[in-house]
Amino acid sequence: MRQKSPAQRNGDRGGNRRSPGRPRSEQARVAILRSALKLLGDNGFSDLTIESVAAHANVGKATVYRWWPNKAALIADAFASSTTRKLRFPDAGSVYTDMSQQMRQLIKIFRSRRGRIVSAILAAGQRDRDVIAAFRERFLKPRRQEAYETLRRGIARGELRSDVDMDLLLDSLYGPIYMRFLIRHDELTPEFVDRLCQLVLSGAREA
Amino acid sequence: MRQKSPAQRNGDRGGNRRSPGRPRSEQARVAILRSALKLLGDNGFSDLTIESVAAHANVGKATVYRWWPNKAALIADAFASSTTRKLRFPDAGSVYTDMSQQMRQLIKIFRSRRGRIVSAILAAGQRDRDVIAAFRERFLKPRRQEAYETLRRGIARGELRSDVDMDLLLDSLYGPIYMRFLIRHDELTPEFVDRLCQLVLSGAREA
Amino acid sequence: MRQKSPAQRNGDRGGNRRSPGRPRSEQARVAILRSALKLLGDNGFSDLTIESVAAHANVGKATVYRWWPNKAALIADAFASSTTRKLRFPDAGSVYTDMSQQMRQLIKIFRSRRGRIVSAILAAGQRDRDVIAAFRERFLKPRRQEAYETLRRGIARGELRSDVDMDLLLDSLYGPIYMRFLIRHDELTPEFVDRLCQLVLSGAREA
Amino acid sequence: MRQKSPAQRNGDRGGNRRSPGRPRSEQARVAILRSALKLLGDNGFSDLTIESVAAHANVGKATVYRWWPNKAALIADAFASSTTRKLRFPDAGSVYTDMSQQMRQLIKIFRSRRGRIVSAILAAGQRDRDVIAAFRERFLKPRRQEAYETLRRGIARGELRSDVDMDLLLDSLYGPIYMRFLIRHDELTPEFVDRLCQLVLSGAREA
DNA sequence: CAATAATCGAGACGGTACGTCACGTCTTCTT
DNA sequence: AAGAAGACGTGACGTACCGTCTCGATTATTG
Repeated sequence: MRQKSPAQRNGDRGGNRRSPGRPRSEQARVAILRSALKLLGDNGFSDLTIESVAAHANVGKATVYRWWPNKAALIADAFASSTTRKLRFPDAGSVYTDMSQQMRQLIKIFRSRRGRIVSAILAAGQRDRDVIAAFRERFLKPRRQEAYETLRRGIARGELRSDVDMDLLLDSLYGPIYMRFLIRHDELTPEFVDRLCQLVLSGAREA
Repeated sequence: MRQKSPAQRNGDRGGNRRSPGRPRSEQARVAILRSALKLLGDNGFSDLTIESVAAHANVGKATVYRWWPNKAALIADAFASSTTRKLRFPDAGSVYTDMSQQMRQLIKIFRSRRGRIVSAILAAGQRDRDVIAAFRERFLKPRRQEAYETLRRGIARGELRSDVDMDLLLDSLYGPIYMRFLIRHDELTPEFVDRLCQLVLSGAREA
Repeated sequence: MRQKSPAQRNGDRGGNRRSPGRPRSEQARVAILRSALKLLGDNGFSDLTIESVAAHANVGKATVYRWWPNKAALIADAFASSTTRKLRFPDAGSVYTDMSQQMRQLIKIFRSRRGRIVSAILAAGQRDRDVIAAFRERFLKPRRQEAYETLRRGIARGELRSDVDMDLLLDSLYGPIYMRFLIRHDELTPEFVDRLCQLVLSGAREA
Repeated sequence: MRQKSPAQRNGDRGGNRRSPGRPRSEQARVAILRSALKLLGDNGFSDLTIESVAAHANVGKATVYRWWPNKAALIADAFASSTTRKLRFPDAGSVYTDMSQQMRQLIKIFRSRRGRIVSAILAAGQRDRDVIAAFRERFLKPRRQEAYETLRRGIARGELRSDVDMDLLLDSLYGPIYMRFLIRHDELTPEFVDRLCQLVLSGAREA
């Protein structure tokens, strides 16, 4: 978790006793996260100042600092709280269709305005390990759990070798997408996704 | 070129006549680039301020600004000027050995102190297209040219399909490395490289 | 009074009927005033924040604000509640001995830790007329009443002119002390007090 | 001196060699001091924020902090740089007329808008010894030097005892003025000044 | 004895000014 | 002309208090 939890702050005496004092304003919390995302999408990382977030959210600067130790933590939390629902894996009968379908949705997001947010997160993550960790835990892992299921179905159907290294396979599928997304040396098209799936999955087929 | 050339600055009167006045100090130029690289490697992007570079290089701030329009340009130039050796592709008789050999050298660099510089470049590149372009032109493309050769030899030897999409293949090989390098969700080991090569190359073999 | 009285707050329904609700905590009141004085004496005016007073007194900030409208009022009240003993005027037979005796006690206080409080009050009073008024009413005037008596005895004894301007005389005696106390251009010694008394009182003698 | 001198900052290599770098902007210096005085006179000490001074002077906040360590030093310097010329001592033939003349000018200043500045200085001086020291050195002492002359003329003329303690005498004359100015328990009128002079000087007359 | 009411401690809230830092520009003298 | 030095206006940083507010808990009077 990026935010300092009330439990952390109060020592967490075990019982469910509410800590004394005015409770945290949920309204402020949401407004801050929304503003952070909006400004990140609008103007990129460099225009995202804590001051602008606070102003945009009609919130005191101190309220931001009370709950997030730095800009990176705020961004990570904002991103995590907005994790997209559109990245579900279908179950259409073959590993190829299931994976390529989801990967097409992913590049759609990467190429949209949300993509700016993702690249800002990954950039910030190179300086701050907490940010990249938040990205992994909140974004990457949940989807990977679903991907495992898709692959397992493929193994059961005999489409993939039963001893396939699932993490290696998934990195081989998604790595090229992330690479093109970040280095921008080539296009991220649906056709690229299809041929990528063919290439990698054919290498993981039953002998 | 990232640096403003003297010709640009002086209007380039055509002849090879040196412009009048004190010539640019090569010593200062080198000191600045070195300092930029050092600070990048030491403390990452956030500690690389123009002020610190100038101080570390015993140079006036204005001298930095005279030759590089912004921090991104400086970083890109500094990185470009530090062309990495050791990333040659061998010619050992098979695509698999040639590629895995080179990829092992790459992850060695990524895991060293130089890796900090690379990740800082890629992070800075998300905000500044000139930086990422410099990375592509100075680092990625030269190596890819050599990689094409390696792959062509493999095609000639019948190890790879003759109609293989070389860019797709290379992204499939390097993408997973970049992904693990930047997201750090799994290790970058020689074994990983080997299995990655096996998986991807087996998908590109002659039918 | 500096404090908002309960009567004010409750509309004062006439009878001596106690208003309902939890009565004001005398313990909190005292703790707040004590803390204010302590912090004033320790570190002067600038370290006296309402926040620090509340923390030091183990009291909610709102409890301070409930009873004192601002910092100046609190300081004034705290000072007033600390009625200084030891400043009695003796009756030893001559104006000179009576006055110099008391003035020696005064400079003793000015040179002690209590002096910091007095100078903080006088400093605060330059910004807030209520503070300086409190100083006058609670500290200056009561003593001046006693001083009048001392002077009247002197007149009766023929030591002073019968038409002497007592306020002028007292200001001439105490003014130099306050001046040296605040501007610190010279020492506040018992000898200074003695010579001051001699000088001023000799000017007020019967012709 | 309140300002950090260039000599201090550069180590003062002895020669009159100008230190390198852009020289300090005299225009900024003057604008800052003027603004400080203006704001002090307008709204008193509490409305004098460094931020408002900088804004009013069209100057960066950092420029203020570069040359003055804190608000008190700034005020002291501003006050010192504006020391009034109107407090000359006349030479009219008697100590009484010379002194009362000058003291009348003093209370005129104390009762004017400049008085706010003086009381703000004295208040600030209670917290910061540098401020009160600046007041002494820049304001009090120069006038006292002139006052000594006036008194010496009086001694020469036989109006004052030849062994009179001049500092004691001057404190007895000015102390009551400062006291009434700061505590405001009584009026500062020309008549008060006259009677004060009569009282004190008569105590210092030749026996 | 319950209901009502005001106070208490705690602590979060929207603000404002703090003093620092780096930005990119400028003005000086020196090379 | 370029260099080092360093001051300039600008603006965000993260902190400290301001004075206000909402909590649950406590302690009185009133019905």
